[in-house]
Amino acid sequence: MNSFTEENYLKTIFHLSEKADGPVATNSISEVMGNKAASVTDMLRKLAEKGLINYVKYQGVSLTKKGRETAIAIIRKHRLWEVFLVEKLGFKWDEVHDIAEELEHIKAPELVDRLDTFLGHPTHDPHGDPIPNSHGEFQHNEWIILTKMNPGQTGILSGVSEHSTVFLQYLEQQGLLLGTRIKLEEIMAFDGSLKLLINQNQSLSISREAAKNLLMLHEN
Amino acid sequence: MNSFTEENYLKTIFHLSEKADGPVATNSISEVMGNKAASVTDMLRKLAEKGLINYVKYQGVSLTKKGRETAIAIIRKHRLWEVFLVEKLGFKWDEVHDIAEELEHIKAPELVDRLDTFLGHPTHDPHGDPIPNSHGEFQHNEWIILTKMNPGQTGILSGVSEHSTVFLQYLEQQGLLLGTRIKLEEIMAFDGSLKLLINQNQSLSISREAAKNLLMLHEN
DNA sequence: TTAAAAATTTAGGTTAGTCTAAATATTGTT
DNA sequence: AACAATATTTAGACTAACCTAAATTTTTAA
Ligand SMILES: [Mn+2]
Ligand SMILES: [Mn+2]
Ligand SMILES: [Mn+2]
Ligand SMILES: [Mn+2]
Repeated sequence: MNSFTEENYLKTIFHLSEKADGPVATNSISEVMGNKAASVTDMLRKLAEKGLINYVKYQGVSLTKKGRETAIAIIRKHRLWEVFLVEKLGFKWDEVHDIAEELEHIKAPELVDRLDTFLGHPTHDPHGDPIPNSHGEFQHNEWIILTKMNPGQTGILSGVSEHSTVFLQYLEQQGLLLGTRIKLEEIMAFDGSLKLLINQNQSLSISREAAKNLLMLHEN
Repeated sequence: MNSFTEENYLKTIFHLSEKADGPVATNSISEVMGNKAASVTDMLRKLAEKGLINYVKYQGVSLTKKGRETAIAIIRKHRLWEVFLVEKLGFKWDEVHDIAEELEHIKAPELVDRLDTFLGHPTHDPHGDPIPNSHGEFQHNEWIILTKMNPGQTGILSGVSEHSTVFLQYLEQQGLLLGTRIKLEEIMAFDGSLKLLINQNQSLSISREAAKNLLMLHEN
């Protein structure tokens, strides 16, 4: 059995592996986890010992099959609990991440699949992230970052890459919920800010900074 | 914030305080928790330091107001999660205790009350134990142990004082679910075993050992 | 191609929670 | 009241997960 701490390391390594390919650096783990690099090195040795990562000194790490499976199982739990908290308990989407950080470590093996059934086998969490099925398979999204769209194009807001409470609350305030139809009207030359048309009737201007975290699906 | 370990000590001290009155002995905590007495002593010093227990060396411990409140909050969570697991996820009553042992330590303050609302403010858990309300108040049961009833009397099975899977499965097999109407017909002189009439039509004999764990409410 | 900068690991320490063995206090029994 | 039995605490050690400071390796860039 893995400790909470080990599970958190695996999750972090998984997420970092998704972004850049090639091995994950000690320092990047250190930065995400808020631990010192020396502490990370200690843990990497332990995870390698347990067969969860491939680790070559000074060369960074990657997850083994077993490590990846473990990480995905945790992410599955995290996202299912987030759905539960929003759909069943009525939490807002900006309130659930930290609670799910705790719940994702509950070990009981039967629990996950029963929760999945209870929730009706959801495919995405409240932030638009895909929920892996019980075999660990992700349904991968064809997301385009809003800033990569061309003026004149329309898409559906389908995910966010920044999960902080302050950002999610900002989106809600602007009426930018998942499922919103957004037309990119213009990108301002001066500061890169974006002029949007929301649901065909409301216009809104947002910063490039905010737009970088909005993940869109083309309509079709 | 208290650690998982501290919370488990508080819960154990609470339960032991309920049984016998007067201070709780180091050895009894040691026995329940499966730790050595020396380890218990270390923890008692720490809990006293934090103002959660009254501790006089060699004289045993009792919970302070703060300690009792903390313990009750954990028990509330434990029992609410047990209800959730049985009512919503379809677990059997003998499967939920260990899972609730994990879930009871989830810290998120809003979660408990939302769960309580979602479940419809249940007053008892799947084993018949009362669930304290959000002010920490228990609705105390007027339970009588089955072995204390007189032959000829009838009551409703309303709780169990032994929560092990093997015992709960045995009860289920015998058709002894919570809510069952039981008439005590006769106590055998030879071995103290009890002859019962269940739901007015089915007769059943159970050992004194088993009967000691069955908590009854008189009909009225 | 080499020296400086950056990344990573090693060495040595700390704290929480556990242990065993030994010391001490309390309780029970003649 | 005194001694034996029992309960409890103290002393000293261990592991997991962290830390700082120093050493080492890799990378960058003159
Ligand atoms: Mn999350
Ligand atoms: Mn999410
Ligand atoms: Mn229980
Ligand atoms: Mn229970």
